[in-house]
Amino acid sequence: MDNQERQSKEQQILAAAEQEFLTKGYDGARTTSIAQAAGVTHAMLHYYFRTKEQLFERIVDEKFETMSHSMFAIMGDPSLPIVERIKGGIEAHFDFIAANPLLPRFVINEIISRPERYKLLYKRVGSVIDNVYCGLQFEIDRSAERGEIEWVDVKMLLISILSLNIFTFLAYPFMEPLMGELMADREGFLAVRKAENIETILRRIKKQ
Amino acid sequence: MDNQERQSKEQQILAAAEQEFLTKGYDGARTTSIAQAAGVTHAMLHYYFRTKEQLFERIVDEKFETMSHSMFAIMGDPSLPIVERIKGGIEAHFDFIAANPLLPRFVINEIISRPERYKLLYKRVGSVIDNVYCGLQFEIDRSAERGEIEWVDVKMLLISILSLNIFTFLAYPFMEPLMGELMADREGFLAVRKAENIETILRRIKKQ
DNA sequence: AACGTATCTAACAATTTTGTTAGCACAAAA
DNA sequence: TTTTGTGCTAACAAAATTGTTAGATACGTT
Repeated sequence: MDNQERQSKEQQILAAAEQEFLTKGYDGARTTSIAQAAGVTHAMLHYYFRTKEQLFERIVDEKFETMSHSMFAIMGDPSLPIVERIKGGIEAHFDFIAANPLLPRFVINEIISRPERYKLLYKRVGSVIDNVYCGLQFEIDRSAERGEIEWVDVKMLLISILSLNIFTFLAYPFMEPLMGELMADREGFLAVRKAENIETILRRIKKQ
Repeated sequence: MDNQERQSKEQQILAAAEQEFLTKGYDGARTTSIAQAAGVTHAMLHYYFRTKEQLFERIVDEKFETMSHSMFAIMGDPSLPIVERIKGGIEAHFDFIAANPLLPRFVINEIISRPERYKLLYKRVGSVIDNVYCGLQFEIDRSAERGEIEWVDVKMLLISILSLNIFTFLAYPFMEPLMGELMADREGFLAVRKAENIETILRRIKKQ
């Protein structure tokens, strides 16, 4: 077996593991299911990754990295005027989560059920958030001084943006039946929701 | 053993099961842990509740009921003017979740991992949400006609309120280290956050 | 061709976890 | 006093799940 196929076999296990862990969580995931989905014997899974725990670490690592990308997206383009920048940041973050809809629940559950892993997340995401925070707060302070926008604490604003964007995907399974024709097509609903989130945040910083 | 103690024993198991299921989820929960926490042998747990599944159903049932209360709280006081009413609804809902901080994650995970149970939730929560929606939309339509507020789709407004209020508690474990002194005391942070959520929503419906 | 190494399989082992059962103790009813 | 039923325990049973191991197979290198 050549190197490409070897790669592909290990990759197949990783892909199956990602799916299993993201949808069922660590406790609900079964190594036998992962092996079966990957089309290998479960001994192979242990051959490559030794334990369920180690395989899980690989997925957690990858997902925490993805999470830091999502936080980076929220920063927006620093060359734009502040309102446009925030609008672009919300949009980019929303699209990022839309492309990784299982990520929020996974990260939240993983952190809550294993607080000791928080440091790992912090190393990945902490500096990104600090950058976003400092950069944005500086611009907002100046823009508010000039009377262009209402001053806000960026930490609070970021929590609001994360709330609005992420919750849409966390609660999607509920809302679908409750919202009726509004959610007939996913694409349409997400577009409306994204616009609503932008509107809500921009009104929050609008000078009155 | 008299009836009170019998009650209390069954109640102890239920209380321990609630804690275990809420914090660890169905897959992570262990019947032996529940029995131990309740101070009974694990055979007793099976004696009273037969299976883990049946015990879990009891907890799910109770939590779905609690969830419908939380949705009811968001309706606010219909006798108040619309802005005051919405403000009161946000506040009541926030306080309700603050008193049941583990509820959102539990319900979200439970629904996502077992979509077949959605019907159960819908029977409990559906009519409450319909009531809240119809009542609020009617008042908002009239108030917007009179030019007092900006017209909004109440479904979108409700999603925003739920997002802002619930995410605060879902993501609390992350934010705590990231937000620094802002979150030194939980009570203080929650008060600030509640005010911020109210401000964000009220600005969304403010006439410009 | 012979050797060494990485890949892979089938079978087994250990542990955990859920669930059962036979029977004891005790209290209330007959 | 016997009977009956409920609460309860200890021990056992069954199944699922993770992990190991001995050896087979393939494959490149010398």
